[in-house]
Amino acid sequence: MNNNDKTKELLTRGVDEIISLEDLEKKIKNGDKLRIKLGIDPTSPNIHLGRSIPLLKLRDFQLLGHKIVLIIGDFTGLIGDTSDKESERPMLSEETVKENLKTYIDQASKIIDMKEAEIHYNSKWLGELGYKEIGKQADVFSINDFISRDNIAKRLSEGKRVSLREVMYPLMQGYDSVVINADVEIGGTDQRFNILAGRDLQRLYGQEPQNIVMNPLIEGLDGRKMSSSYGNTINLFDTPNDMFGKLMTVADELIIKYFTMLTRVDLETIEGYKKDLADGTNPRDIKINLGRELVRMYHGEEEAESAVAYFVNTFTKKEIPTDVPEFKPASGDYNISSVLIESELVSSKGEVRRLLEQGGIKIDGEVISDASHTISAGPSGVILQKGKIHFLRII
RNA sequence: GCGCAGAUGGCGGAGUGGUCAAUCGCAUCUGACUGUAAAUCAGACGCCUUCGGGCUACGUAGGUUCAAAUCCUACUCUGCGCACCA
Repeated sequence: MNNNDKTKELLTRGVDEIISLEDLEKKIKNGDKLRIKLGIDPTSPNIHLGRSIPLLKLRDFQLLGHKIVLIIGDFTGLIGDTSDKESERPMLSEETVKENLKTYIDQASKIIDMKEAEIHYNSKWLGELGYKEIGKQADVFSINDFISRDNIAKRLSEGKRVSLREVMYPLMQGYDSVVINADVEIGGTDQRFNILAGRDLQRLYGQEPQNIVMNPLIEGLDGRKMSSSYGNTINLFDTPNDMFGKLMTVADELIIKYFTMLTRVDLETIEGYKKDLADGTNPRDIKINLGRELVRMYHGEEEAESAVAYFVNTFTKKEIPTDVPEFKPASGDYNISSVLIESELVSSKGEVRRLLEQGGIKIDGEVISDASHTISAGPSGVILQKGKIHFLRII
């Protein structure tokens, strides 16, 4: 690929909108080394595939020689951004944020080269601002702007609470851009308002406003936008089998979108897949490629192959997996209900009863429906199965 | 601060003295089917149970009643309105 093509892909792949495209193109063409900002709030311990989209874009920039500036929102995380939320987001405790922080860098470093990146914690500067300065910044914005945002307007009209603290969020995110002197900020379309605020603040402080590269949001497992609060995410640190399995349940219509935005498989190959799908290739086969590629990206080649094998064996061939965690009841009680509860496979006796009635419990492949059944684990143990995916070797 | 309305299960939201462990939707779990851990369909879905029932729950604390999610009182929280100078 020549430089022109690279730039073109940089500015279109997994990109929803760029403000301002013209200016950014000019700077790239000039060969400017740009400072590319991405803010991540440690609001959940996991980075999910939706959040990998901006990270991948960041890497695209990095590979072209630009400087990545990662802002860890240890301060903004406390306040809580509501721009992608339908309800008020609670303020997190410092402990939670710290907890989440630990794994963040690890996860992000799966995608970008951390050694080449700048990392900042915004508590460093946000914690020191006083009312005077905040007042000056706040004067740039109006409440009118804020409450005309869709989700805020919606909450207001529904009589839900909107706290004043939420209004502060865009100021903080915007000020980050000022402090690190960002040329470009990356973020999802849900971040539009916040990132635009950065431009206004940069002007206030006499800087040239940053350009904005917005990525589309991606659908999660249930077809709604991927978000931790919906519990429909695929996480970077999901186990290979989990990640692969989740990807296999993704709606067929999303295959190409996932390939385009979540991987860097070259666009020609993806075009090929698109054609295959149109020509009637079983979507499953393309999806297996998708799963393999994503597991490879985050867990490596070997894990990817074994995840494929696991899935085919367990779900297509309905075999019992070879690698099953072992469990030996410490109480010595091998009654079926007791084992299920002690192993935490099931959380209450009522649920055990239900599962037994509905045929959801199997031992070595045989449905067990008797609550008084005692498991007799031979020398090699027996396989206790709950539903389709939970296996335990009882020894 | 004053007035009005509200607070129900993981979420949304019915219920307004006994038949309410609480309609329904979402989420979840199981089964059937399937290329799939999807979709669809069916069932389940507080905890314990010797399957008779017992226990804990409808913002918090008291009270009335044979009996309260439902009535009363206080408190906490949320929304809406008022907060003028007479």
